[in-house]
This record gives sequence, structure tokens and C-alpha cells, in this order.
Amino acid sequence: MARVLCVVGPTATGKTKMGVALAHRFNGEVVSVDSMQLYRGMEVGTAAPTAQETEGIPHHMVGIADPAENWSVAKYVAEADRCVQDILSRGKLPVLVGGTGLYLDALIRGTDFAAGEQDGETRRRLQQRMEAEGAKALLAELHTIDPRAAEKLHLKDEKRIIRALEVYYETGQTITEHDAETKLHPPRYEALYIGLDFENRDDLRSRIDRRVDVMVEQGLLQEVRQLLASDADRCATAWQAIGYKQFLAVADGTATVDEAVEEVKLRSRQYAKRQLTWLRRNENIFWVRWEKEPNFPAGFQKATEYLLQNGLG
RNA sequence: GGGGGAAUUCCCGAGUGGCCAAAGGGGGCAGACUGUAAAUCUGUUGUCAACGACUUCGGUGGUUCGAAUCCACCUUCCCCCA
Repeated sequence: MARVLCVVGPTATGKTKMGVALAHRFNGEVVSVDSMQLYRGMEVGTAAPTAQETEGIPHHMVGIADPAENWSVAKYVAEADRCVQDILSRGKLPVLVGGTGLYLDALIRGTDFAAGEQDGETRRRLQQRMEAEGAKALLAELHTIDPRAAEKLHLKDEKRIIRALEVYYETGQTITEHDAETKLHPPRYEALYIGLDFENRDDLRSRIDRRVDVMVEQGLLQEVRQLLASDADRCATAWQAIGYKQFLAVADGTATVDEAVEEVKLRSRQYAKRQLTWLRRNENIFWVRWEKEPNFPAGFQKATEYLLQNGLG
């Protein structure tokens, strides 16, 4: 099985830098695993790697989509896997760098997603029914066709209730059956994981705060205005990115810059926390934890040692 | 100087005699997560030897079987008149 290297961790821990360094060391190319860096024109707010930061290492899956397009995990995995295959075929090491846990896991596992589209007919119908009939009715309906899925879902979790029903109505197979089936096939790649985090949560927090300040200095508001002028309507996935939706309020004149900045910082650290929750269940991660400030030379060395010991190189 | 109002658990904020360790929201913490995932959803949040006990509602002292809720004084803050 082909081997890939993953650099994971919550936001603002230095994944980009580590990814580039490791790609240099192990003859690799970077594949970004980030649901928002995907979109063009969002470099500042998503802290997408700059030309300078990439140091000549090819980066894939960054700024490749129009913000008006709504990508999904499934679409991401299909595209990204093409990149991974291509890198492997050229005898190089894919270095998967990013913070979108679901995307990474799906890419490595080769998850096969059941049919269904965000803008699809079935989904739209179910959303309408959700409004008209309420979650209780739809959950009850799900219970009759897929009791196991229904029991796992909370009444408030309308998105997942809709999705479970959608899978059934689109494919005739329940989502429970579908998930069980996809779990049967072996992962597509053998992954080595380097995890980046701070020893102390407060240090992560101040790092995030500083990064947000820098984003604002670098023109987050301008990016928001450009996005506003693009074809992406306000329901587009791209607008869900932290930073953009808060600065949209500034552009609209309903919030001050200071208010938006505080909100972005808050949402970013909540996001970081969720990323950690996701990552924690992966026992295969080799963690490099920064004390106060990232010490890259030391961290890079630790990571390298670990990777060499585990058969890379 | 005179008059009026307010002080509640990390924050905001309900609560005007027992049903109050105290609504609700925020934040924190923990968790979930298979086509929007930077999204969405859940649980928890005074302390402890914990189906019970103990300590809380600016401070002190009182009234009462019983107080965050009533009274007195004190402290701080806000508003109005001077």
C-alpha cells in the first residue's frame, strides 16, 4: 500500500511550514486538506500558503475552485486523490497538510460517499418537508426505514436527518448499510501522521489572536469586498469560512472592525477546539507540542526522527 | 450637599419569603460527526468522601420555623437636582 505523510493539527499551529519542511526533506509535494483554501481569492482569510511560504514545493488543492461553486467532501476527495495518485506516480511523497479532519480521513480511507447533492432535488424536497412537517415527523419516518440511524440522531440534528433520508431515497439503501459497506474496504493509503499543537491552550489562543490581527492588516476586508463582488451568493459554502462571514457584517455596515475581529478570534479558537476533538480519536498521530512558541528546528527534528524510525526516507 | 436606582454563580442577566445551587443567553470544558465540516449537532459548567452533605447571590448585623428575596447600617457604582 502506498504511503502518505499527513501534517495535522488545529489552526495556527504551523502546519504549512512543517509541511513544506518535511516535503523538502522527504522529496514530497503538498496536498492541502482544507475545505476553504480550496476557493480562489480567499488567501488572506484562510491563511493559504503564499508563494514565499511554499519555497518552491508544489502545493495542490489550494485556490483551485471558484467561490461560487459549492464543493463537498466527496468532490474534494475525488480531486485530491487524483493529485495524490499523480504525485505517487512520479515517485514522490504526498504530504497531506491541513485541518479539515473529515476530508483527510475520507481521502485516506477512500470513503465512498453515497449519492446526493447539496443543490439536488431530493435534498431540496426534504428541506421543504423539514420546514413544513418538522423534524419529529422526518425522524419518525427515518425510524421506520433505518432505525439504527434514527436512534443515533438527535431531533435537533436536522441536517443529518435529512441526509440519512436523502441517501435512502436516492439509492434505495439506508445510510447505515452504506456506511457499513464502506467501512469494509481497506484504507486507500498507509498514513503517517505528524500532529502539531501547543502544550498549553492559552498559547494556542494568543497565536490565533495574532494571526487574526495579521489577516486584518493584510486586507481581509478587501478580500471580503472582492468576494462580495463575485458570483458567490451569500449562501455559498465559501461564505461559511470564519473571518469572511464576520467581515461581511463590516462591509454591510452592521458591525465595526473591532467587533468583527473579536468575533473572528472567538470563532477561530472554538474551531481549533473542534479540530482537536476530531484529531484526538486518531491514535496514530505523533504529536509535536509547542511550548509557548513554536520551535521549528526542534519540532522538525522530532518529526523527522519519528518518520525515519517508521520507515520513511 | 439633597433625591432616586443598582450590586446575583466566569460574563451578561432572570429571580421580590420556602418549589433556588438559583431561569435564559454567552463563554469555558468534553463529545459527536460518512456530500454545506472554518459547517452542524449534543452533554456539562459552586465544592465534596457526591441518589447526600457543605459553601454561595457586595459587606456586617437583624426579622423569620425559613432570606438572593424583608429591615438597619456600611461599601462601591449609576442617574437626577444643587
